[in-house]
Amino acid sequence: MLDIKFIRENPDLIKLAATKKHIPFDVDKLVAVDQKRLEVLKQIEASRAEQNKVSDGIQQASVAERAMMIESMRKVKEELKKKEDELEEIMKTWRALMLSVPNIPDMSVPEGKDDTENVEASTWGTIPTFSFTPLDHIELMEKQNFVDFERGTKTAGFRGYFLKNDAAILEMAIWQYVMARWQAKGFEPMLVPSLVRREALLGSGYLPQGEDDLYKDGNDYLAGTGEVATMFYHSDEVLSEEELPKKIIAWSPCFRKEAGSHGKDVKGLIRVHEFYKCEQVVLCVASHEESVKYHEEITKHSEEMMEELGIPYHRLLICGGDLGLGQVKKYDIEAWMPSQNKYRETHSASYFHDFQTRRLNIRYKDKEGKLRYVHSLNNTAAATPRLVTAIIENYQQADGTIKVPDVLVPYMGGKTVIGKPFRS
RNA sequence: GGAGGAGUGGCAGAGUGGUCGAUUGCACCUGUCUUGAAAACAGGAGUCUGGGCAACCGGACCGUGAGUUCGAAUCUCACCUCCUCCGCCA
Repeated sequence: MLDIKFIRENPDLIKLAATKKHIPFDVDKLVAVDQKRLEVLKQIEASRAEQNKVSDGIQQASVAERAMMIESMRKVKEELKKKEDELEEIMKTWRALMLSVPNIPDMSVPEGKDDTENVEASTWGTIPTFSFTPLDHIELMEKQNFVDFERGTKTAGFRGYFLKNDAAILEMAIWQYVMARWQAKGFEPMLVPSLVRREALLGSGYLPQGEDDLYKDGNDYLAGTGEVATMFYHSDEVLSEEELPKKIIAWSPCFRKEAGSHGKDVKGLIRVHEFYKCEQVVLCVASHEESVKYHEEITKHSEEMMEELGIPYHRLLICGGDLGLGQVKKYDIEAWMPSQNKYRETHSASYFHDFQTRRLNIRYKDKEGKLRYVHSLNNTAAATPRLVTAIIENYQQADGTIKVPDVLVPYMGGKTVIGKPFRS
């Protein structure tokens, strides 16, 4: 959500933003509705002022005067009621429009209609060459009894899975490693709810758009990311400037219906309905420079993790058409997947300025004592089982076993290799 | 799930139909006093929003939303949350 004053004063910027993001939005309509809203509001407030004035005098009035005053107020009240109903109608439209105003993308965001036009910003690592034909994670993990898709779908339906044996242990090792790593960087570790109210999803901007991708029961929803609960944590609060920036590393199960993705990644662990994720969330003071600084920082944290894990990756600068409604700028990190001979997304780092915190009402008192909305950012730290598949594919060896990345060995009880050899 | 009780400003805590946006205490800010600080005394201070260059003026806000009334923090209803007791449960 943006400031209505800002929208009134800069309708052209909103138009440019909508165009760049390829999001249809009628600013002129919003401005017109807003004008009508203020007009009716003024009439209502004038009536209320009169009502307040007469009500204040009614006690001292004589009996005869009082009857007259009450009678005249009755009329004012009727008028008021009509106007209030009118305003309520206007507000419905106004609120719906306000929730759909796109945030302004940064200058550095490239033009582009969709994900095919994202720009590769950097690459890291050497794409592995194998002296044997590498297997994809599905075949390899099934051979090693690391995964059971058959019983997975029997139990959980399409895209269901069981992770087993050392793959299960590997996943838990990742969590230990990630939480400790980010805690050492000053992030506050949290395990956050996945089960959230509708308001939480509205706050972080996943609703009202995106309803189709969420599992829900009445007002209870399963969040697709820990960001939702983590952002809602401070909703309706006034923070002090000293406690900013606030850095949180939040782990949670994530649920996505993957509506519209039925044809994509129908097999394997790349795209599943239920997975786990550690998310970095940062709240900082209301300054573009600070937002940019922490955006680069949380991106770097994840890239360095990928380097520690030894997984080749590249960083994409996301183009306008692939940006979400509230995002100002976004980087995706994609890990090399040998079996697909291409990179697949493992991280998504974006900043929002005060788009989310306006909805969530998260403010702080600045040095002048003025209340301001904080800025928010987030990035994946690690998401499994997708990250597990990247490790397993990149670290597979000729005999069919999988080498454990050095940094994870301490969390694997010292094990350096997992799986049994099935080839020589 | 059942039975009771409660939600007021940063915190504590008055207020049960009419200058209550809200007594008071603590905390906070500014003066006076002091070499400085503390204490004491005096004063100030909420948020959102519309208008105005401004001083200032109007509206809204006592968990949330409806309602009763000329008038609601105060009465009614629904919902949310918390507390106590019982039941169930990893």
